[in-house]
Amino acid sequence: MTSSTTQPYHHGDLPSALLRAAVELLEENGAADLSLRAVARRAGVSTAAPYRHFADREALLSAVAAVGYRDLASRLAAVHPAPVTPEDLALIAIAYVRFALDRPGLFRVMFADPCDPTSPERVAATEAIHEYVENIVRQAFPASDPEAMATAVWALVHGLAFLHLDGKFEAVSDAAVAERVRAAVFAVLGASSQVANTPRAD
Amino acid sequence: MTSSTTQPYHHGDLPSALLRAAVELLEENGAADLSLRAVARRAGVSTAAPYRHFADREALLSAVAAVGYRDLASRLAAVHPAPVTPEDLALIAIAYVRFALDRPGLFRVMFADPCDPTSPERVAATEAIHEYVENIVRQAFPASDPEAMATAVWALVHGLAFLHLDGKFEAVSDAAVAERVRAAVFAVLGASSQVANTPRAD
DNA sequence: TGTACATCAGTGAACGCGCGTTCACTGATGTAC
DNA sequence: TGTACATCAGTGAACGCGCGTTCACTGATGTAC
Repeated sequence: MTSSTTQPYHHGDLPSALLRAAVELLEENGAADLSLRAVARRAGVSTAAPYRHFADREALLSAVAAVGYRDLASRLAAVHPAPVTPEDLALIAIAYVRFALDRPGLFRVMFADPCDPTSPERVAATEAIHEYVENIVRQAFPASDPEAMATAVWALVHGLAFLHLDGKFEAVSDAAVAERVRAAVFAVLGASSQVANTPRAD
Repeated sequence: MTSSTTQPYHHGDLPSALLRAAVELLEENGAADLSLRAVARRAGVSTAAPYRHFADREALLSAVAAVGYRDLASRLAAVHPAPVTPEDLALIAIAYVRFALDRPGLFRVMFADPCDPTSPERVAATEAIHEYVENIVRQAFPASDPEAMATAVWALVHGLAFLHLDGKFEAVSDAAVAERVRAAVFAVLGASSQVANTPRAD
């Protein structure tokens, strides 16, 4: 979007340009096999340039994953600020699965890559997700063990995302996916929620 | 196990030897990046030999995945022939997660590989798992929508497997993993089961 | 029972490829005086 | 305001590697007669 068509020698903001290029490539491929050379090519820069800003391929990938975690978090937060009912939870679950299906390569880098899950960036992001889920669970299921419930809810949603991603279900239309996710959430959480929210009903 | 130490020109059963070699390599690496050449090397055979039995790399990988599906199924079936209670389900869930953690490379080939999820072998195996879960669900939660409940249960367990596999939880000891899985299963299924099994209580 | 021959299951060398990473380099930038 | 110079952010060529796959080949097997 610069006025000159020729690139200046100094890029200006190569690190973020590389991240953008990486995310784009992941979205096009769908797979998680991202090469540093392809990213550099996409960013219109020489093969060696990324090494000015990232120690190695894994460092770039970790940074890409971090971008993904942030995107996912903001996408979930945008769905509902303070989810309580099973319907609220279902909408968030659908958004999570949608994210995985819309950006499969990125999602795989975030979760399915064997690359260094101990990186501080990743650990922090993971804990953020867990806390986010735990907060929701505390609101929605006050009677439950929040730790166990949060684990279960995250696992449920994460499993739905991966099973869809790997084509383990027939439906492909967005609506069908959403409906399946909603039904699954209600199947296991509908009852729990009623138990928790109406303890003295009946 | 033959009496002669020198290999005969004809291997005898190269296809299954290749599969065995592939599974071994996956178990050692933990990652899903399996090369045909490494498999051939491991099987003590020339680089080109596998092409006598498998069309290409993907065909070998699909066969490996099929082996994994069979192993997983038999391992689950061994836990409990007719699971009904949440405790039964928890034991099966633990076995599923255990399988993923014990054989991460194989598990990733089975589920996280972008390689051809439409292969008949894979589709059949997937449907077998789904039916297996659905049958369990029908026994354990007679009052539920079996389709939705089966999806939810599989997703829950699958999500637990992947989150553990990718190091998203702190605990590493077998006992801690088992306890977490059990707690998660009870958190969401304990209530449902009671609701389903004691419809006219109270 | 013996032999000719088609078929099968391997070998080993080679192809072209894309990769991660390093290296000496060069153009651009900004700061001290 | 002008200049010398250190530092930064790129270039482009090269390294060595392992990969999937193909090819002409050869040794072993089994069948027809």
